[in-house]
Amino acid sequence: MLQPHDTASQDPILTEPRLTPLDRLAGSLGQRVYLTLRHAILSLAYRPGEILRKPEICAELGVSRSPVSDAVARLAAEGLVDVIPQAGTYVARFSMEEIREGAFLREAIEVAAIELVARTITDEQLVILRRNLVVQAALLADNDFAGFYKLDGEMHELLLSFTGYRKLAAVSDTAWAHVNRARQLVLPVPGRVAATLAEHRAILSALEARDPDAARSAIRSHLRQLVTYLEPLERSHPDLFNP
Amino acid sequence: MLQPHDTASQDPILTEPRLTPLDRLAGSLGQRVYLTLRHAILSLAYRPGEILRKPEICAELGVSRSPVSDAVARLAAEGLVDVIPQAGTYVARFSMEEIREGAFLREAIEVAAIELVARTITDEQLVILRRNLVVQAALLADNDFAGFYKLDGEMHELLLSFTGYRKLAAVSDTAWAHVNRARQLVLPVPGRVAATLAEHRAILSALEARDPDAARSAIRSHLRQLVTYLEPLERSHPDLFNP
DNA sequence: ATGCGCTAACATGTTAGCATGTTACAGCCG
DNA sequence: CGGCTGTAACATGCTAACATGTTAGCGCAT
Repeated sequence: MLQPHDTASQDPILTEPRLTPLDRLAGSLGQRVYLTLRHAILSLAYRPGEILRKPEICAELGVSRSPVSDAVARLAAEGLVDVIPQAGTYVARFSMEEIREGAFLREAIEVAAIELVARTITDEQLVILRRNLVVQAALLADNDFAGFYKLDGEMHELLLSFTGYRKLAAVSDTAWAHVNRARQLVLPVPGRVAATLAEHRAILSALEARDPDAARSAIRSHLRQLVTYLEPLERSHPDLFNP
Repeated sequence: MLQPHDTASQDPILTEPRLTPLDRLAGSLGQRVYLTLRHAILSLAYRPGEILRKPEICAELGVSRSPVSDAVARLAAEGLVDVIPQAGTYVARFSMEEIREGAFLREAIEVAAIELVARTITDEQLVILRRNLVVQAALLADNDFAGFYKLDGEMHELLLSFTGYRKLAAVSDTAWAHVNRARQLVLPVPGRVAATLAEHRAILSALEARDPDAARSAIRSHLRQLVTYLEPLERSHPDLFNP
């Protein structure tokens, strides 16, 4: 099956393979296409407002339109794309209303979760959290902001998993997706990142004290920080927002 | 296009048209099939654990498999059906864990919402709520439990809409779906329904007083009532629950 | 009689092609 | 020169047929 002159891979200048890593993922084709597209949208490789050409995606991934349509339908249910029947599919633009709603929903879930966790957390779970925070501090010392945000997300995921409920993290992530997508437009401010670490330490302290009220206050003030940093985006990047 | 002897509609004995009302709904075929199937599952017309035969559904609705597959994929994302690749699709059985998780999620959302609403509710919104409660009382007086539950759901929907966030109700409904599906197995206890109305009145009173703490307590105790009534179901209907 | 293996039916995942409606551009008229 | 209209390209929704893996039942050997 040698193809000495593959037509598609011969023009590295014109075609932009974008960010569509080959599918070495698990699950059905539809699932893999969904994960690939979702990552591309959340990482802003596909820009808000941009049109999604299904035939183009089909050719780029080497699959037919059904799994792509399936994936797009799921993304539409999450609000990450807008499908206009018989017209086109577009990457959802940002909307301050959706960002605020996602933040509200995540706060509601995490506040309820941490009130529960503060009463039930075990010593082993506290050890896991402390370990996570140590790594956070190390990454911050190295100015590795990408790594820090990754550990940040893992910490929230850990807190939600400690409730024993398995789907909480998925709902929270879906809500937070819009916020996180917009966050990438904000350059990391070192002082702010350090403050974030301090807020994480406050959350841990409240959990160590098994104090639900303190934990609620800590995580609430932590979550409300970010949205204020996103407000100016609507003015600085008006083309990426809904009219 | 007359068909004097339609083959499919001629055997009212053997075939069970189940609850698949003809699609006089809006939207694309996939959307309408989704709504039809969702209603059938939530109303227990399709019993938990039962197999869903896509070809059967296609024949019954007169559509092809794509819109049905689309609808089933969405139901799977909601956890209402379990798709086993290349094997079969089954209506999700009840699971106490999912019921408790759904109740937890709804409580988290509604508590956060009502704390906000208690501070921002307008007089017009209070009028709408009072009107809803008057109808609830009338339906209770007539022992119209189905109507009462409908108004109950509308009241919660109203409260969430008063936050100004548009998708809260949808998330809450998705979480609550499992609980509501199981609730239909519990016969309505007149005394319990009257107590529910009293709880609704307590919620309204807290909102009239614009007291967030009282509103939170009221809606919390209200939501926690139902789950306790569902606990015995796992013993009385073991065949409808996950192993 | 029972346990194992094979085979045939079946259900889903995927693919290619058709139908329908929208959008954009080019040409024409005022 | 500007606005309108008609046509052509295009994107999605849907349908029908193919490929792949599973399940269940039957038959055979032990």
